Amino acid sequence: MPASIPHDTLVANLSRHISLSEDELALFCARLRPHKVKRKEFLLRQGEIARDSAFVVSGCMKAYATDTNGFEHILRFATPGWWVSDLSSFITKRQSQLAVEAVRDTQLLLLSRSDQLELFDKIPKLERYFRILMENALVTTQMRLMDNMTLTARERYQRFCRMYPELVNEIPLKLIASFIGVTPEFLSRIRAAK
Amino acid sequence: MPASIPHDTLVANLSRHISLSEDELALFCARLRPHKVKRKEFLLRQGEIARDSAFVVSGCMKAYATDTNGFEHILRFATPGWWVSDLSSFITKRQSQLAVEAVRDTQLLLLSRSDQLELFDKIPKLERYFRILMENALVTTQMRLMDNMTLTARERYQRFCRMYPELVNEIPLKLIASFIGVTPEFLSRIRAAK
DNA sequence: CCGATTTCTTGAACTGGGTCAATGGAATCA
DNA sequence: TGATTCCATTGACCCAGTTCAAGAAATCGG
Repeated sequence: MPASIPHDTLVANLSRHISLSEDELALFCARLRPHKVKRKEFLLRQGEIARDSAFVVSGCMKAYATDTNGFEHILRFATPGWWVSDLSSFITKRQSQLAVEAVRDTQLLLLSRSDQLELFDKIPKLERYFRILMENALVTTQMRLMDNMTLTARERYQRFCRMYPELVNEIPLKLIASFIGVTPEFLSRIRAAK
Repeated sequence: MPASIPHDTLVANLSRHISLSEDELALFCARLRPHKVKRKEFLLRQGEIARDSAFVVSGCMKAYATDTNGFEHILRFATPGWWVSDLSSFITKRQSQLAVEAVRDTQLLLLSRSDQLELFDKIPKLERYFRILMENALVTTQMRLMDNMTLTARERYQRFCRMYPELVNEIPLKLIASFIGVTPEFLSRIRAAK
């Protein structure tokens, strides 16, 4: 039984944190559903219920909220090796505040919450994997929050360039602006003043 | 062997998410070290290593960073029932960016990272408890980040009043200002314009 | 390869919130 | 109880970042 390519990416990621037996791995992979989205297609729309969490195999997704004036605010980008969803909706099954949309053609592996919880009972080490992921995501999000409170727009842009070098020249500037929390016009000026 | 009062607070919190046997509970409680801090005393200073995570039994702590101009930015308040530390330092054992300080006299239960990890091996359900805590903390922090990006200072103040009604009239305004990300002067004007 | 859409830039006027400074009020502690 | 420190308010001015508008450049779907 040959392992499929997309799963390998995830298995590599897993094994950086835990080690599973062949059986456990098979059990886990059996619950993952490969899924492709084209640029501008949605994995989740604002107001829907987030059934799945998605592991990005290739491509890039964005998770964002739309404010009362219709402006998008990007909570995060998900590049290969990251999981993405509206965590709040995924956990509580309430309507999502976020939309999750492909920035470019993207390959995903989907895992439903119910499958995830079942797997936690069968494979405690898998719960460890996600516990570690949550810890790391929390650290990242806390740092981002502090950055937003302490840094200027220019400094946030510079930090973005260091954190996501693979995205800087690959995605529209307006997305970067929406991530660091400024208008596209102002980001344009920041770059001009370089 | 009578259970001590502070531990009961934590046990009540635990049992909202998982159920442990007598033995497991005893094993867990044995690793918790009661600790008291007076107002303005530190649990952790910027630059130290966060040995412990702390459960707040009573009182109130603040976790904050000091920027290059010497201004404090409060990442979060921890009121009874919440855990607090510099998570990044607690996990990685690197120097903390945050300080954790008592806003008022506070009773804590301390748990070291090494004890925590040992307990995860002995009591898988405890790892579940912390996995759930991390999930919830991540949801909260993500919402806060979005609020900072989408709301005005006045709206953030109103939201603070709804989220922390028990703190609004109990802590200095400048702490609230530092949490919602404005100067004390501007918060004063927001309230005046009511 | 072309038309349509989306993206990027620049200018000018504007505003939410910051800075600095001064004053009076409230805790805290000897 | 008085001294000391910390806290809240207010005024006058300032600035980082926004808004609106309008072209130019790049990209994309067919």
